[in-house]
Amino acid sequence: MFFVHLYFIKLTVNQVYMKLQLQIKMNEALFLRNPESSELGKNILKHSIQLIHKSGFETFTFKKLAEDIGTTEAGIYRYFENKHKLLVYLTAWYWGWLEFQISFHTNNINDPIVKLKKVIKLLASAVADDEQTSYINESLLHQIIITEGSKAYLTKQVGEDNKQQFFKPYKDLCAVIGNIILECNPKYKYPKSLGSTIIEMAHFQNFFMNNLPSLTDFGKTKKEAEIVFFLNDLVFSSLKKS
Amino acid sequence: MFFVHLYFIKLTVNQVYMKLQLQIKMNEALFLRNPESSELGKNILKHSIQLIHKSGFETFTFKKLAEDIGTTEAGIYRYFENKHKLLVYLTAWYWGWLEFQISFHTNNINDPIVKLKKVIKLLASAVADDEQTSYINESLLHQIIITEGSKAYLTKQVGEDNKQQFFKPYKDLCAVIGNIILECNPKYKYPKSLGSTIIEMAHFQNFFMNNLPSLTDFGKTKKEAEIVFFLNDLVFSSLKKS
DNA sequence: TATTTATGATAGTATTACTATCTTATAAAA
DNA sequence: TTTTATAAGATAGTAATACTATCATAAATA
Repeated sequence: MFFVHLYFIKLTVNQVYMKLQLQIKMNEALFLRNPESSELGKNILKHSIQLIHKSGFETFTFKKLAEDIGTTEAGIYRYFENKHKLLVYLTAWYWGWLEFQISFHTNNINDPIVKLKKVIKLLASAVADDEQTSYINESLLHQIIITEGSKAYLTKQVGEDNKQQFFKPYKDLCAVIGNIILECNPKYKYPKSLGSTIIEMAHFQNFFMNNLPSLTDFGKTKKEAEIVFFLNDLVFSSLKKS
Repeated sequence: MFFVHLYFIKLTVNQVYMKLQLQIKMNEALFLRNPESSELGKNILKHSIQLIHKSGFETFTFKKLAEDIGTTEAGIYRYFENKHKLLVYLTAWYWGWLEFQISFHTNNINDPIVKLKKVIKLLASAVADDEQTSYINESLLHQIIITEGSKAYLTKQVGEDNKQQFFKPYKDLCAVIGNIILECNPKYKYPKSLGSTIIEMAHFQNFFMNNLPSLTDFGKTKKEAEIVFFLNDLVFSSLKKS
C-alpha cells in the first residue's frame, strides 16, 4: 500500500564517502500520481515549496504553480487533487524526514535525557538545506511547516483525513517523543501531550518570536537557541522525579 | 480611536438583580461599518459564528452568510472588507472577552498560584453561552477559536495586521498571564512564552483530544478537566522555586 | 511495430471574491 | 415640515479560483 520516497544521506567514514538511501514512506492516498516518479512531479514539489514559502498558502494556486514550472494547471491536477492534499503531502514528508533525523542523531545515545535534549534541538533549530539531495529544500520546508503546518489538520475534514492515515507521520513522531519521555520518567502521566506540546511549541514560539515577539521572551535576540532553553526548562521541570 | 462593545453581566446581589455593562474595545480598523451598531451587523456576527462553526472557515463565504441572514453579499461587504478581517474581529472579541472573564473571576484572589490555576481552568474549559446577552454565542465562539483561531495570525500579512494592532487583545491576555506567572515566581525566565504556551495548548490539546486523540493522553475520557490537570502539572513544575 | 502512458494545449464551467449602481425606507437635521 | 443624510435591498458585472474534459503528440514499453 505504501511506496517509497528516496532521501540521500552522505557520510564520510574512515575517509570513505558513502551515500545511503533513506526511505520515507508516503501515503498513496495523498496523490493521484506519484510526484517522485517524474521530473514534472519533482518540479511540483520543488516549486510549490518555493511558492508557498514566498507568498503563503492562502494565495498559493495551482495556476501560479503551473506558470512557475512552465506547465499547465491541468498538469498539476494530474498529481494532486487540490492544494490541501499537496500541503498534507508536504507536512507528511516533513514529519517523516524529521523522525528519521531524530532516529539518526539519537541512534547511539543511551541517556534518555540527552536524547530528549537532542530531539528538542532538532525540532527547534533551523535546518540546513541538503543541496545535493533532492527537489526538496528542507530549510524552506521547515519554515513552511512553522507557518502553514497546522492548517493541514485544522479543518473540518480532519476526521476523514485521519481515517486515511494522512497524519500518521506526525503521530508516529509524537509517539517516538512520548516514549523517550517515558524513558526519562516512567511515572510521568502525560507523555503524548507533552510530546505534541514540544512539537507545536518548537514551531509556534519560533513564529511568535519572528512575527509577534511580545508573545515570547526572545523578541530581542530572536535566537532559536533561546527556544531550546525554554523548552528544555519546561520539559525537564515536568519530568523531574519528585 | 477605539469604540465600545457592550457585553452584559447579570448579578444578583442581596436579592437585587443587577445588570452591568462590560466594555470590550474593538479596533475600528477591523471593520468598515461597526457591526454592533445595527441589526444587520449583529446578524452578521451571530450567523457568521454559526456558519463557521458548522462548516469551517475555509468553506465559509460571504455569499452563504448573506443567504443565511436573508440579505445580500454586498450588504456584508459594507461591514467587513473580507472574511479574514471578520475572523480577526471574532478572535479579537474572544480574547477581549476572555481577559474580562479572567479579571472578573480572579478579582478577589490574592494567591497568584490560585489565580493562575483559575486562568488555566478558564482557558481550557468550555464556556456556557450566555443566552440573554447578545448576538454572540460564546460557547460556539470558543469552539471556533480552537479550530480557526490561529489562522487569524498564521498568514503572510501578520506583520501588517500586527502594525494595525489587530492582535492587541491576544497580546494583552498573554501579558496578563505572564504577570501572574511572575507573581508566582519572580525569577522565572520565560513568563511570556509560558503564557502563550498555556493559551495555545489549552486549545490545541482540546482539538487533538477530539480529533487526533493519539497526540494526547486524554483520548479515552475526552474530558477537558484532564487538559487542566496536564497544564497545571506543566506550569507549576516549571514555576517551582528550586 | 503497436500500444500504452505522460504531457501539452486548449476550452469550458461553477463558484468565489469582490465592486458598482440604482432605488427605497427611515431617521435626523434644517 | 421639508430637506437630506444614511442604511439597506436589488441587481449587475468582473476577474480570479478551482476545478473537469478533450484532443494531440512525444516518449517509453511491449
